[in-house]
Amino acid sequence: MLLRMSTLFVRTLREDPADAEVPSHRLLVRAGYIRRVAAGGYAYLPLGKLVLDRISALVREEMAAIGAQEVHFPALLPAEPYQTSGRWTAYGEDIFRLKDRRGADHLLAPTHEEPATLLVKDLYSSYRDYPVMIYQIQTKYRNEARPRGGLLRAREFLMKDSYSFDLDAAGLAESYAAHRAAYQRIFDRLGLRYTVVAALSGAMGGSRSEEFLAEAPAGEDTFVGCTVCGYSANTEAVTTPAPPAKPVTDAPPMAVHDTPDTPTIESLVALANQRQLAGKSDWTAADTLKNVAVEVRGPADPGPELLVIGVPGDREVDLKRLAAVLYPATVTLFEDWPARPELVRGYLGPQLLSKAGVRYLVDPRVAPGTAWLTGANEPGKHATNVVCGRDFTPDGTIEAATVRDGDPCPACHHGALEMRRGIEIAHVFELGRAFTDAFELDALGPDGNPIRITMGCYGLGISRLMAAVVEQHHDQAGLRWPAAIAPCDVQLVPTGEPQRAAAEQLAEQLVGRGLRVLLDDRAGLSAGVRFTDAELLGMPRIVVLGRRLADGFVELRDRATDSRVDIPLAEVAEAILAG
RNA sequence: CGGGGUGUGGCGCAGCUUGGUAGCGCACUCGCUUUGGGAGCGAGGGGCCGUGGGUUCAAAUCCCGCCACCCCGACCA
Repeated sequence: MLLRMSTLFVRTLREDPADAEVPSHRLLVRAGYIRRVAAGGYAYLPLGKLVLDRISALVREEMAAIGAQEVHFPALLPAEPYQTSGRWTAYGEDIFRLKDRRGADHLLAPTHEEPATLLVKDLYSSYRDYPVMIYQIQTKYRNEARPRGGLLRAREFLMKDSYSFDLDAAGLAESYAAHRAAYQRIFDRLGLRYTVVAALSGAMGGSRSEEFLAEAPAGEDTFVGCTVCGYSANTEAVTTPAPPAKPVTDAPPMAVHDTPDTPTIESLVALANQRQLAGKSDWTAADTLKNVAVEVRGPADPGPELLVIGVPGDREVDLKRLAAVLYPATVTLFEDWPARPELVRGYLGPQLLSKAGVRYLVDPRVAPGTAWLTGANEPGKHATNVVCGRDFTPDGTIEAATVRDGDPCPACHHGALEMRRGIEIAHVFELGRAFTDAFELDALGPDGNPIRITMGCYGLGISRLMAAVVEQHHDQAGLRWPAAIAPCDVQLVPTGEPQRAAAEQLAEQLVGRGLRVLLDDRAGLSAGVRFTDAELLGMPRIVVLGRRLADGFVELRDRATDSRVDIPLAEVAEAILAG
């Protein structure tokens, strides 16, 4: 393949576009790979389209390797299957809805579990047909409230989505593992630094899911990683190591103190130190037990349930984490204090809760035998030496406290956690039977009884991947494509008129060796312009035909390392093919 | 949806405070020179200043409405 700069449909920009902030967006526009057409909608110019196609080809290879078969669904679908699955409403505003000429509801599919399930139901009926994995690479639509970061979050984007259908849980686990491994091969081949974190399934339902996050400051997902071992996880999924349980008898008896005007942890700690409560003057927020009242509503429950969460006072209850843990129930802060006069706002203590029949869940740090400074359930009063297991008994533990830099690692126990940011490049789910139940997808079993099929779905963002690769592979001067998906293997740069004929010859020779070549055959440009453009465009190799050409030498540059060596003209092809 | 910001040739911007009929750099066209790090000189083409209304003899500039886009947050397989 030979591309010529003189005719290539591209325009490089000397300056950064004003509306681009993140590196991938800035550079892809500046180098002429993409152009914004609408908010969250991008046109791919030839170079961008080549990258997209190379990523797709690589993904297809790995999908074929695990036996997944490519299909293609319409993006425009009738609403009915999504009403059957419940997602027509569950997805809410994020779905693009439209009506056909008869007024029937349609949507632009955000993902294709419904038609995939129906297609399998349409074709297969015997247990002998299973398992099967199908996938497609297709444009997806999300009516994002706020598209951002160019390709990172668009309203129309390219995604590879696969669906597995198995007879039993063991089969599903195999399909899941096959996809997981295939994704790791794909991201390794792309040269991405990424991490796999356990995630909660959210609106997709199902039991198990993991996200693949490419580390990048521009990423929107926060996750935590251990500075020592390889542990990483979604913030929601972090587990807190519990301190060892202590005998409850070790602590002095509980004592109630007057603590007027101390409705906040901060004011309480200040007063406790000033009055040297329990003989101590080194009270910190971590010695206090904060009790937060929330209301939980299950999807089928008639009314909200009151729930109190106990966390050490130096932490907040992370409502996002709490909501994830309690999903599908929804949770809001308890506001209706007049309705529960026995609960004293600001002076809530678990001593009462255990007896009053209010469900009380605590952070794992609130272990049996730990003693706390907490509310005494009377205005202006707190209690010291309130011991877990003696003065109150929680109904269980819950992971709902904020996670912070420096928290202990739950995996290796001696490392510290730190917050990191990542781009979600893929998400794999063990869906189970959420969709096959909705559509009654059964196979007739060997004994003549129907078997309800179990399902997995595996999304991978192709266009987002392109941006993620740029986030990790660029420098001040421009793009640095990994060889696996670069639009071309090499860019040829003759520095002046006398070198152009040789560059043409070299281009032909390299193309003959199967290389993708971009030739800068533009007339009348200074060498500086050519260098700058070549670095911006980011082909893995740049060959400069310049002043040493007369001696039979050219300069071979490696864009990833910016290293330069002079080699004989005759050896260029070998050097590039050698990698 | 809340907060902030910006709309002026293809791109990046100035002009707006203090109204007088649009300018700079890059890009583009032509000519000559130049050719290893975004060349020089000369001559050109291209913009109803986001949009609708108002004020005024006169609006890019002042007033009111609307729209679009960007950033932060909320939301988000």
